[in-house]
Amino acid sequence: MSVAPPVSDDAVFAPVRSQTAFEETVERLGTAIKLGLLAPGTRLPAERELCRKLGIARSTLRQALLALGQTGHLQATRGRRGGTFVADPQPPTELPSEELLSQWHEVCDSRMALEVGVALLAAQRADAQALDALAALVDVMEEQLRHYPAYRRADVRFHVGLAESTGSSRLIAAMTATQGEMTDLISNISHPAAVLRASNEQHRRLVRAMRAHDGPRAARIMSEHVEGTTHILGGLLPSRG
Amino acid sequence: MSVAPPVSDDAVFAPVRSQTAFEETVERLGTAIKLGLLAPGTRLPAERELCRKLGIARSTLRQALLALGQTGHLQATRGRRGGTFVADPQPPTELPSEELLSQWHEVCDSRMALEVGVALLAAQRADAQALDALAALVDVMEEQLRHYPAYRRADVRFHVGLAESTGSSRLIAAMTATQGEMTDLISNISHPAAVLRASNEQHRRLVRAMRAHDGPRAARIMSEHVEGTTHILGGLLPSRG
DNA sequence: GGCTAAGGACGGACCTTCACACCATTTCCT
DNA sequence: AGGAAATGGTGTGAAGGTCCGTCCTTAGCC
Repeated sequence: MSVAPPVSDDAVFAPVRSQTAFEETVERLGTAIKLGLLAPGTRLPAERELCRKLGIARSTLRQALLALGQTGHLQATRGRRGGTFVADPQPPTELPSEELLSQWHEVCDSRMALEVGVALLAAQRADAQALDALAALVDVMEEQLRHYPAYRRADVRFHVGLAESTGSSRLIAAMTATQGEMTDLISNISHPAAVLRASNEQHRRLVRAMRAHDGPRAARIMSEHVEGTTHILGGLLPSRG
Repeated sequence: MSVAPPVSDDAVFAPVRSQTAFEETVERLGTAIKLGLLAPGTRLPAERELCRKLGIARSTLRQALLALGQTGHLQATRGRRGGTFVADPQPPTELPSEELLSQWHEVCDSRMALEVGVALLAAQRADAQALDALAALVDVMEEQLRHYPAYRRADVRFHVGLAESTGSSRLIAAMTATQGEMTDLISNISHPAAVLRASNEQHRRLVRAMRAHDGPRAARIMSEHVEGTTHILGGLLPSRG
């Protein structure tokens, strides 16, 4: 009748990690900047407005802005036409943390789950305009095979664009966070043009499947796409087995 | 060359939601209890041990335990063989919050993404033992078509079991949280045996696909399975369009 | 009776967050 | 020239959450 609970209680009783508003704000803005969602030179909303949007006190927001300023990601100017701007150029990317490195396999698994599901939903829902924008990004990547930073920016926008075309803000947020983790993991390894070309070919096939509203095919292409990245990482990072 | 940022900044500048350790603990334990992962009568670890596992202070943990005690989900006894136990019987399920109801569409989208990806990974990785356990749960559900609470407990264990067979603790945690939200949404609507039978038939087909290690087929079956639930919800909850 | 393991209760230290007021700088407008 | 306006920069105190340590109470076991 009833079933014994083989669920590892480790899942239920795992440590609770409560992030402070300060930490969460640094991570949000920092990720958006590192992903290029906030391009260098972009002006952030005024502090008094931004803290209202984020739902935090101005002093808390300023702690976050100060931290991002000290790491060289933001730069502030005073006065009537002043403001807080995304630094140009950005500071060099730091190496991934030990903690993230040790979790790279889980990061790739989470990404697999998210991207495949998003591809499926996006194939069902994307309209012509969204598809054209995605196709344009594929073309941009095609032109930037030998300029990884530019390629990667378009790549991020492609994947976040997929999430946007699902219309779910949760999925957009999850995709942004995942891409941020991936960027931390892969930004300091080599990216031969041949690898990027093969990867972008999958982007192109994905858009074709989406134009046909063929969700299962889109999901399959995406799973192969993510698997490719995972294998590359598996070959270059310290493996766990 | 560069691409204009059509990304809705609403995603970047959305409100920061900082959960306190107390709130997160109540949600973790409460969800595990409501899902049946912690069965009625189960004894929790002693407070001094549990707060160490959860990485929080004992006083914070006690706040959470007190809250769950006042809602009737937990019951504590003192003395040598005392402890904190999952209440038996459990209090009646409360109605879903307005906030959750307004987000039901996003919840289903997130679930779709998660479950499809998990099904794909699980099909690649599940060993014979895990598959047998999943098949046994399908049989349990088959027997409980007319006893929804028991059916639902097995259902939850089935889906969490899928996540467990991926070996990713992140996916397990995400699945647990998602199933918790789904339970809140669906526990107060009717569940005809015919609907449950059709749903469980998909479970069975899913296990078959997994035995063949056919990830794409498993993903497809799961997407149809989740879509079924979504459509049922769409018919019974206030629609948004 | 004493030991032990458990929940229950209290108080102070520390940190985060908040709200509010005010200062300093720059630009625009009259 | 001078003031208004918009911006970042600074400080203060209150409030609340969290942690840590200590002690009390209860109940079962030897």
